[in-house]
Order: sequence, then structure tokens, then C-alpha cells
Amino acid sequence: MPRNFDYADAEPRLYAWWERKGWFKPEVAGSNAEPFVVSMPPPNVTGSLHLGHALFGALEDLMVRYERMRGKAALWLPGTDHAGIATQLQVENMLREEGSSREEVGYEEFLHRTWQWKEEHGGTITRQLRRLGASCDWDRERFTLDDGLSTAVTQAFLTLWEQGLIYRGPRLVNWSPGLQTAVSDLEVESTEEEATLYYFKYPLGDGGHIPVATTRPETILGDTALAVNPADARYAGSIGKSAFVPILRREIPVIGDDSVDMAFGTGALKVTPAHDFNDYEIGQRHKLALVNVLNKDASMNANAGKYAGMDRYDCRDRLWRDMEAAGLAIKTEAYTTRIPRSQRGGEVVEPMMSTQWYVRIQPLAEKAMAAVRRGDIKIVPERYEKVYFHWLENIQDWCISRQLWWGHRIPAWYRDKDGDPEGEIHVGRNPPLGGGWVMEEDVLDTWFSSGLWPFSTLGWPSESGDLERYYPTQVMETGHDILFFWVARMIMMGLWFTDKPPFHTVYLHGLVRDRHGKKFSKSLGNVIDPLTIVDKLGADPLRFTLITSGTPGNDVNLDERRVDHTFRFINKVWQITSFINMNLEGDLELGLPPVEELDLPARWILSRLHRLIANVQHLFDIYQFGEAGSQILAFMWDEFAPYYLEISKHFMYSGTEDEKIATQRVLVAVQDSCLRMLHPFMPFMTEEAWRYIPHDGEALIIADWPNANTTLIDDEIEARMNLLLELVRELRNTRGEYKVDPGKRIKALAKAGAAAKDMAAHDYVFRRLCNVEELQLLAAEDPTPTNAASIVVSDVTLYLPLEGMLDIEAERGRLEGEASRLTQQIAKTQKMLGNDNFLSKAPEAVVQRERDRLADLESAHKQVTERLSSLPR
RNA sequence: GGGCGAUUAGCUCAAUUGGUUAGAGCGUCCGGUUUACACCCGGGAGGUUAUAAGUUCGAGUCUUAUAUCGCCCA
Repeated sequence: MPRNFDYADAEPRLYAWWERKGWFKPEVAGSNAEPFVVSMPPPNVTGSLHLGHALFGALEDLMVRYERMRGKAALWLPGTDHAGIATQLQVENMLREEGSSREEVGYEEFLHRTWQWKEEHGGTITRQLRRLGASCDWDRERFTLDDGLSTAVTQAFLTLWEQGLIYRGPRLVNWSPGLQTAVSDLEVESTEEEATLYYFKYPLGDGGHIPVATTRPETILGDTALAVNPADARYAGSIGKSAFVPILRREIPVIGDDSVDMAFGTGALKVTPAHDFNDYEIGQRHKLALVNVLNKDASMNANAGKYAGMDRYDCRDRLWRDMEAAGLAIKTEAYTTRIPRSQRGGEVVEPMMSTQWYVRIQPLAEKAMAAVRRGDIKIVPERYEKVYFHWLENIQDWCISRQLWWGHRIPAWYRDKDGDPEGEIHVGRNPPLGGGWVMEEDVLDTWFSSGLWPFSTLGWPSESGDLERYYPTQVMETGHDILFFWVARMIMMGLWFTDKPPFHTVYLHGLVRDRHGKKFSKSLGNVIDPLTIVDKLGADPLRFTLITSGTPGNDVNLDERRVDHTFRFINKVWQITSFINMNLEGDLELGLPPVEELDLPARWILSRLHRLIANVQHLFDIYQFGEAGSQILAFMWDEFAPYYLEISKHFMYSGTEDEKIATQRVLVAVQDSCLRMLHPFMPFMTEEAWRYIPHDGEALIIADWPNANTTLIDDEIEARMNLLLELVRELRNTRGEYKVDPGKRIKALAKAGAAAKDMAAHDYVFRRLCNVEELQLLAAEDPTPTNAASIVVSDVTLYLPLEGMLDIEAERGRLEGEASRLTQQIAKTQKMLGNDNFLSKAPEAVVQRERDRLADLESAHKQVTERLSSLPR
């Protein structure tokens, strides 16, 4: 067995082997196996792996490998998303670098170039996921623009249309001037920014004026009313009068509306229904005209009069100067307000009138809420259910059309009628017979196709074998940042089209941040490339660290020091395997010898192991994977390796043949279970290590998940062994305090009550673990050794004759400290046990534990004080 | 404005039906070439669990308020 785990060699070799063997495919479990299906959240096809991908990769692979080992037909279905805007932007950037543009090359050529780009870069992310060890069924890989998925998208669209749930019409939308497309509410991010609030006079027809404030003066040109609160004594008298749009001198009414905030600005509101969502509402209520003053590129249009053709911000400055000149300007002041920006380009989004396609989402949302309310779908962590409900309760119709070229084209056709090129509309896969029909140029929001992902990838709408066998899926694991974008829409669309919840559990993870909780950003220079870590340390350390660094729903602060630590843990597990491997000879019977034949340390480690297995099982059941991983690590590093392995050497080197074999079987059994449990966390090292211990089966990836054998969990055994180990730790500690050369073998004497038998029978524990040459048991009536340091644990006193080294004063100090610590604890415990409420209300087991503890403490205290009084003055 | 989360050792994090002495890693200090491992081993120091009240026999854990930071929604 190699001295160290060579991940660079093993990772590609093992991955290729697993894949070649077909072990990533659900069919390996047989046709009767219960399915366990996870749809991979499809990354952007042209993206490359970042830590967010690494986190979902680690978590999903963990779940899938775990369920595979539990005998399920585990299917992790991978794929990529065409990511409309993101991909189109990348290709546009490429064209720009060539000195060209999408308009210049034209629609056909642009799509051609984009597909080309996809072919060139599309494999990157999936190759990188493989490096992490992702056990996906790559034969089932899907892409949102595949023929099959496009069919599903069209089907979904047509169904909604036929049900009257899709409509097209002019509405106020969030318009992204740079991208030249509408975007949905979710794609707009508002941030607080420093802006200017402009105060000016709104002239009235009667020669007076009302002062008004705005942050966007250029929209004045599109005002169609002036609104005041009817309860506002200052202005109520003006309701019904006319006002005149500054500079343009267009006549508009002064209206009264309750929604006007009297306390904001001047208390009067200019109403621009075509460029503001609130104003649009007011406009609807008062049947106001809509005056659009912007072109699609956010320059001013003809309605802006002499400002036509100017950029929106140039117009803002110019108009304000003109108003100053006209004596209409009052003042400006600095003002912090929320500026809506495009999630993609970062440019300021303008509310603008535009004709778009919408989904009437209410009926779908109702079903989606009901499913979670009924518990058909559970969200982990649960608190996100509230967030989910809040969003769905206030949901707005979904604008699904995008003015992009890269995406699923909306299956609609137009024909000229009475000079209107869109006079006739037909929705369907194909145009109606007869000429003159032109296909809709808009494409669908990327999330429309993503919303179908759990079933479109399985062949829907065809009721094929995969859909029937693997749908609904089980767990949807993804980031909480796309709960609305994606998860809610999958639930809505899944329920609507398949009448089944697309999954029973949503597991949400957080963002991966740097170790100080900062977002990764190129400008901060704190970006960590997961592949750099994989190159340097292997995939296993990164996976284990990501999983154990956080809890569900919370952000993960990745500390690279933890990755290093995990790397060392992996080495530790390898070394344990290596130790076992080199201490075996010949064929070893698998499984455990009868428990009665086993010694205390063996029964102890088996009890600890099975307790661990039970804990890990429970933690997996409640999706606490991080804690599960940490517990396995703690067991191996703090119990198995330092104690049992060391103790086993006694039997290996000086035991009888039977003892030796029994010990070997225990070692192998424990390590085997640990490797199995660790496999989903760190598949590569565990698979490789497993080959070096006797095992049953072809590969760990398809081995059975361990079951806890509760008959092996034994409190009494653990308590007996704990006493010995506690003595060991105290002995080591005392040796340290007296600066006894660690290599020096010393003698120990013990007065042990009930534990005497265990100590005598397991004196090798002390020889192995704390270099005790000889352990001599004294009878109660024997004189206590003088000139010896003493150690008290429970009812055992150990004496270490340290001829010449013992400092009586130091020893007295040590014992006095010990006595006072014990006194305090005794007092605390007595107080607890003296409380009738505690005795009557606490569970019996807790009370009993305190009683036992008190007995131990009192016994120890008695011995310490005796010892103190026997020290020479 | 509404909602959610976080606040635990110098730093990064655990601690899930409330129950012994609140645990790890890194760092730090002391000591070690023990035949699995120096990618290691043994030992130590370091905590009023943000603050204040409350519920409880018992609170890091439950309740309320406050503070700070972060996120989501309007």
C-alpha cells in the first residue's frame, strides 16, 4: 500500500472506472429498487466552476452516493442551462472584440455563432464537475435548448395559452436599455444610492403653482396629472384645476388621490403613468393618458419636444437648466434613494410601456402554496417556507417575453391586418395555412424553461419510461438565492403540468463567501478557484470542507485553513488503513467474532462505532450532513486512532493467535464502516483505501451503507473503558507536569475499588498509552505509597513513585486545586439533588446520572483529602 | 417600513426534541525521531455563549426588549 494517498493519480482513474462500470446509472440498483432522483440545478452552459457549483456538487453527490449505498436507484440528472441574457452577452462581447455586433451579423449568423460558442465552451463546466467526483448519469445529460426540452417548453406554453393563462399586452415593464429587453421584477435589484431631489414649481392654469419634488426631472415631460392628497389643506383647493407641464406647456389635470404621501417632498406628486409603477396605478384609477417619452435605448422620443434624441441624463440636466432659466426651479438637495438596476448589466432600468407576454400566475401560485402547506413539499431549513409564502401571496403576473435572440422563441405568429403588422395573432407550433404569417421574435425568459426542468429532463410531455419511473424526483438541492427565480416556479409548473409535486424536499444552501464572510469579487481579489484547490489538495478535502463548514440555509465562510485540515484528516484515514493493512496476514474472515469473546477495548470501540452509525443515520435523516461528517472525523481521529489502534498493538505484537485474529477483525470492521460512511463525503480516498482492507464486493461506491447494531451499543462498557482512558489522560497530564521524560517507563500503583478487576485485566492499556512499565494493584489495607504523585478519578487512586522528582509543595498545590474543584462540583450537584422540583420533574435518567456523578465526586474528594493529609508537612 | 438570519476562544466555525465540566481547526505555549502517520504524537493556556430581563428543577438552545452586522421584500 502506498505511503500516501496519491489523489492526482487516483481521482481520474477511479472516476473513469466508476463511470465505465455504469455505477452512476440508476439501473445498477435493479428494476425493483426505489428511485432516488436529484435534478442538478443546471449551471450556465458557458460558465466555469466556482465555489457555488462546488458546494452544490458536494452536497448533491453526497446525497446521491448515500442513497445509492442504501440500495436506491440513485439518479443524479445533470445538465446545463442556455441562460439567455448571460450567454447572449458573452457572445456579444466576443463580437464587439471582433469589431462587429449582433445587429451587424444578423439573427441567423448570431445564433450560429452562439451555438458554436456553446459547443466550444459548453463542456467546461461538466468536465469540472467530474473532477469533483460528481456521480451523475452523464448519458442522461440535458441542455435547456435540446430538442426534447424545447418541445416541453412549447407544450407548456401552448397549454397555458389554451387555459387562458397566457396573455399579451401593453404594460409597464422594467426595461433594460442597454440589453434592449424587458426583464422581470426578480431581475431588478434596487440599491440605495446618492441622488438629487429636485424641487420645482408646477404652474397652474390660474397663474399660481404647486411645488413638487422629483428625483427624475426628465419624466416631467411625460406627466399626465398632478396629484395631491384630498386631505391636504394646502392643495385640496386645486383639485379639478388644470396645470401645465413645465417647458412643454401641455395641459394636465390636478387630481386628488389618497395614496399621495403628504409628508414626502412637498406633498404634491407629479404623475407619470408611462414611467413609474406607482404612477401607473394612479393613472389606472383616474383613467389618465400614458405619455411615453423614452425610446428603447433610453434616449428621449418625440413626445419630449425639443429634447427628443437626447440621452435621458443629458435631458435631465438640460431640462433643469431650462427650468431654472424659466424661474420654475426652486432648489435641489442631496437625497438617498433606491435606484433599480439590471441584475445582469448593472445599468439603471427604466419603467416603460411595452407590449409583452405574461403568465397569469395566480392559479399556479395557489397550488404551489397549498402543496407546501399540506406538507407535500418540505423546505429545509423550514424558515424559508415563510419567505416562500410571502412571495407567492404577493406574486405579480410573470413577464415571460424577452427581446433576445438566444432562447426559446415564443410559438406565436402574426399577420398584417389593416396595416397593423400584428393585426392577427395565432399561437401554435406552426403558422396557420396561408401565407403572410411571421413568427414572434421574442424568446421566453430562461426561467420558463428552467421551471420545467425536473420533468422536461425526464422526457415530459411524453409519458416515457423515465418520466414514469423517476418522476417525481426526491430532493431539490439549490441556493436560497434562487428560491423565487427557480424553486417556486418549478413547484408551480410541476404541479400544474404533472399534477405532482416535482420533489418532496427542497434543501437550500447558502452562498459561499471568503473566510471573513465577504462575497467573492474580482475587485476585492478574494476569489478562490475551486479547481486550484482540487489541483493542490484533491477533490475530497474541498468537498468535505464545504459540507462541514456550514449548516443548511446559512452562508458558508470558506476558510482555506480548514481545507488543509481536512487534507490531513484524509491522510489520517489513509494511515489508519495502512496500519491495518500491514498488520494483516493471510485470509481474514470478514465480520465480527462473537461479542462475548471480545475484550473490553474491542467492545468499547464497537459500542462507540455503532453509536456513531446511529447518530450519523439520524443526522442524515434531518439533512445535518456537516455535523455527521464532523462526528465521523471526531470518532476516527480522537477515539479509534489514538486509543483503539494503539491498544490493538498489544494484541498484534504480543497476543495469542486468537486474540490477534479477533483484533484484526475488529479493526477491519470498524475501518470498513467508517470508510463506507465517509464515502459520500470523500469518494476518492475512501474508494482507494477500501481496496487495501479485506472487503466484500467490487467497489465501495456500490457497497452497502452501514446499519447501527444497537445490541453493540453498551453504556456500561463505555463507562468502564472511559474510566481507564480518563486515568490514562490524567497520567499523561501528571507526567507532563512533573516533566517526566516521555520515553521513560515508569511504575504505577493503584488503589482501585470496583475498577480493580478492569485495571488488572487491562494493564496493557497503561503500558501502551502512557508508558507505564508496571501497574501494581494495592489492597485497601495496604499502606499508601509515600513520595508519589497521586491521581484520583472516581474511586481509583493512582500513585506514581517519582523518586527524587516529587516536589511536595507542588504536589500539595496540585491536590488542593483538585480538592477545591471537586468541592465546588459536589456542592453544585448536591444542590441539584436537594431540589425536590428537580427530583420530581427531571427525567429519571438525568437524576440518576447526577446521583452517580455525586458518588464519583465524593469518592474522589475523599481520596484527595486523605492523600493531602498524608503528605509530609 | 415589513420580514428573516447572525452575534459562542485571538481568527474561522460546531453544539436539532432544553440535561454532566460549551467543543473543533488554525494560531499560541510546553514536550516528543513510541516500528500507521512530522501531512505526526502528547500536554497546556485561552469562554460571564453581544447586552438586559423573563420562562424553567435546569438555558448557548425557549420568550421579550436592546445593540451591531448581513440578507430578502416593499
